[in-house]
Parts: sequence; C-alpha cells; structure tokens
Amino acid sequence: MSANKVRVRFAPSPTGGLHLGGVRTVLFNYLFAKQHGGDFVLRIEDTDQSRYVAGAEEYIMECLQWCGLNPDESPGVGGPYGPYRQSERKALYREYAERLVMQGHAYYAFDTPEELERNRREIPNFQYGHAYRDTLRNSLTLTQAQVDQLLRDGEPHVVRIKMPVDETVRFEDMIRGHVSFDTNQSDDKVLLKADGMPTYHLAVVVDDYLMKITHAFRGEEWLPSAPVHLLLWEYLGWKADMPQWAHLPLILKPDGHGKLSKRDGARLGFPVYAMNWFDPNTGELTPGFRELGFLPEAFLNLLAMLGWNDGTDTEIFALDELIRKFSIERVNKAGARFDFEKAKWFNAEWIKKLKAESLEQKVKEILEDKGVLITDEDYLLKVIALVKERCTLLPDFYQQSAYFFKAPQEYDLPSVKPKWNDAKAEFFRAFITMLGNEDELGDPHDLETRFKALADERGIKPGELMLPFRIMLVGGKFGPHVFDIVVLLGKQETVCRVEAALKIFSE
RNA sequence: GGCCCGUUCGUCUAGGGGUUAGGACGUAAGAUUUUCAUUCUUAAAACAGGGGUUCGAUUCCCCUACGGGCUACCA
Repeated sequence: MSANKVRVRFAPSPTGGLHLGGVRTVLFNYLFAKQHGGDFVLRIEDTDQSRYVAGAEEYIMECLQWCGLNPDESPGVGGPYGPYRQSERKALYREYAERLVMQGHAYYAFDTPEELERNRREIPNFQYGHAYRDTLRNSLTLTQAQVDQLLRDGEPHVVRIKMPVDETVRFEDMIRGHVSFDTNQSDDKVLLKADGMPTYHLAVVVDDYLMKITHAFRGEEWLPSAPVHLLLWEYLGWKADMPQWAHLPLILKPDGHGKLSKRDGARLGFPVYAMNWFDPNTGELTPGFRELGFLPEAFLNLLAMLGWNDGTDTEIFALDELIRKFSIERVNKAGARFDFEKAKWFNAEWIKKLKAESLEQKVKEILEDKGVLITDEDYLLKVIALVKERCTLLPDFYQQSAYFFKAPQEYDLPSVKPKWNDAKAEFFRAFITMLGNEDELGDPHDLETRFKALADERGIKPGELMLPFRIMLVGGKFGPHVFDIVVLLGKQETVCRVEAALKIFSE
C-alpha cells in the first residue's frame, strides 16, 4: 500500500451550478490529498446526456479556480489516466459489464421501461431483484439461444448486477466506522444503460480502479449504494485495490428539514452555489457566494467548519492551515444545518484579517463597477486599511469608502439642522481658514487637539461640532474616526467639502 | 412501507463514566469609540425520552421517539 500514492477524486455531473455540499466535498478531498502529498483528480460524470447542461463543466472549473482548489488531473489539464470525461470512456465500461455477465455476476435485461413501470404500479414494493428477476425478461430466464438472437437483433437492453441472496456486505467507513448491509435489500441495479452508457455504479468503480484512486470521499446520500460498489470491486477481482471510503455528512436546510437545495437559497435569501450560475436552458440565474461578495478564503473556511473542527476553539483557518490540521476522523457524522449569519461572520473576519494589498484588486473592481474613479492606488490602499473592519461583504466597501473618492451629494440634514446655528457656521469658517494657513495637516490626534482648542476658544462644546463635521465630509453618520478621514482626504479636499456643506447647512 | 445513517444551547460544535457541560454565530445588557462598525465585559441558552450496566451516566448497551438519506436505464 505504501507504493500507492494517495489519489482522490471529485466527480461532478455537469448538470448545473456547484452546490455548497459539492465544494465541501472537493475541499475535503483536496485537503486529504495535499496533506499526504497526493493527487487531486477531477473527472466529469456526463453519462446522463439528458441532464447535461452546456457550460456546466467550465463553470465547475472556474469555481475550483476561484477557491484555489485546482485539480492535478482533469479534462482541462490532462493526466496519465485520461480521458477524464465518462462520455469519452464509453467503450471501456461495456467490456467490464460483459465480463460480469460472463462470470454470472450480472445479466442482460430486456424489459422495456413500460413493462417495469407497470410492475411497479401493480406489484406493491416491486423491486428488480432476487424476488422477481426470475419472472422477468432477462438472460436469467431466457435460453442462451433466445438471448443471442435478441442481442443480434439489436433489442434494447441493459446490464444489471445480480445481487447475491442472504449475504451481508460489511465495510469500514473512515467517518462512520463499521457499516453493514443485507444484500437482499438492494435491487439489481442497472450497470449499463440501453444507450451503452454506464450508470454511476459501474462508472465509479471502473474509473476509480483505472485511475488508481486510493480514497473516496462522497456525500452520505451514497451510503445506501455502497454495497453495490463493494460487490463490484469484489466481482471484478479488484478488492485489494479498493479505495478507503468516507461518507460525508449532508448540509441541511437552515429551517425546516432536508438537504439544502438551490430553492432554499431563493426562498431564504442567500446563495447556495459557489458562483452565479446562469442556466442556458431556463434563462434562470442562481446567485453565488462569489458575486455576493464572499472571499474564497472565507468561503472555504466556513465550509470546512461545517462538519469538521480541529478539536480546539480555533475557527479561522487558511487553506494551508487546513491542509496541515485536517483529519478525516474528526469529521462529524451528523448533517449540519447551514447558517448564513455565521457564514457572513467568517467573511467579516477574513476581511479584517487580510492585508489591504490582498483586498485591493477585488475592492477596486467593486468601486469601479459603481463608477468610482481610482487614480491613486496608494490612496486606495490606505482607504481599505481604514474601513475594512466595518465591512462584512465585499460590496460594503462601496458604501464605506465611496466618499473618499467623491464628495457627498446628499447630507443627512435631519441630524444637523435642528442644532445648527451661526456660531457653528462661524466656527467651521474659522477652522478652514486655520487649515489654509497651515502647511501640514499633522497627524489625526494633533488635528483633533487643534480642532478642540478652537472650539473652546469660541465657547462651543467640541462634541456639538463632531457630528456636523462628519456629515460635511461623509454625508452621513458612519465611517471611521473623523480626523482619520480628514488626514486621508487632505487639506484641500477637506476645505472644499466644508465650504460646500456650509452653504447647504445654512440654507 | 423497507433498509441505512444520525441525535449536546435557536444554529455550528468541544467534551466524555464523577466537569460550575467549554467555545463560536445569533440575541440581550453594559463599557470604549462625541457617528457607525470594531474591540471588550456580562447574561439568557443544550446532553430527545425510557430502560439497563455501574457506587455514579450526558458519556457504554438496548428500546422508543424524532431527524435525515436511499429505495430510477439521476448522479
């Protein structure tokens, strides 16, 4: 086993956006692989043509790139075990399906969908399994000659696994420990569909084997079909190479019950997909975390904490820390409800934690998007550093810093007017005159001292002047310390804004 | 219905045979900031129920309840 390098895979189906649970599965796979110096393989499960959506594969790649979870092998980058799209591996699967038939572990079934539909309707609890397979149209009931004839005639058929009777399949799950199933419970799953495409059951086993996957992490919804996969590994004679399994807990709706779905996002007002997903078939746009203003660092962090912790009180982890600290054994068994409030908290923490330089590009995009002109990068950096602790989502930077680039158009007059008087107006005129006579603004603290001294001189309480001053500069009751703003704005701009506001305040 | 998995504050969770059951989000109150936010302090808030095992169970076992998943020629 030591010769086997750790190899994990994520196998999305290109049918739409990338869900929170999907990204978390990718993340755990990735963390485990990188922790062991292994490979992260991305293969595309596009075996269901009817559900394939154009652009979905590219979308998935872009999500992974945004998160920084780039695969070592994928349809895009290639690798030694390609192709990585199941539709391009089609011929491969038939060979193994037929081998299983030869060995008596699978059989051809010629039943039409209509026949099956009728059975399900008429027979209570109908399952295509050991109880009924001897009464249906398949290579178990037909003679060899009949089967050969049907095959020659090109009669549509599927290949089904022949589940053993009265056996117990046991395996060790890295998260759940000992798990066991009664083979009688599972029906004879279709392995190869009438169109020649494999189902997930066949494809996952064949691909994992051929691609030398050592550890398979997937959502808990796969647990019930694990015995089928186990049996396939055994029947194909690959048991020694079977990956270790880990079934991840599900991410649940914040309210009510059930798996978190895209609909819940729309209903409760938060994203469920990593990035905006535009469905070309329906024209529907499903919002994503990226566009809402989440940092990939925060997104990954919150996902990791949904079902995992390192055993300490630490909650903020960067990707490299996660790689170091992650352990599959510490993943929880129970499903976790998604809490958008906590998700936002993670983002606010990451905005505070990251340096202005790291935020710059994203903030710049947001501001420019809103029509803010940025000419001085150094100035932008200072603004970001000053306001970032009051931003939760990236777009908050607009409301928190737009006034640094453009004088306020509107003022919160109700907060000023009632207490406004000529003495105050006189004070501000004197203040800007004072500034005009100085060469340097000095530091914020210094400036504040002079501001207060001037107020005292004129017998006005400095506290009465702070709010009007802020509103002159910012337009409203928000923002950092007033004198920090003044120093950043500069003497000239401050004087301009005070003059402009004075006119309006005194009207 | 059948099978499988699960169950600690409202939520995410730590813990584990003897603890004042710890932290975080959110909520409330207060301090700081003459704005807003940050920060800090404090508060309310949990072991699903019943049986065992045990000197002692939230912790181990069983049952029940509840929740979730699966039960397709979808993944």
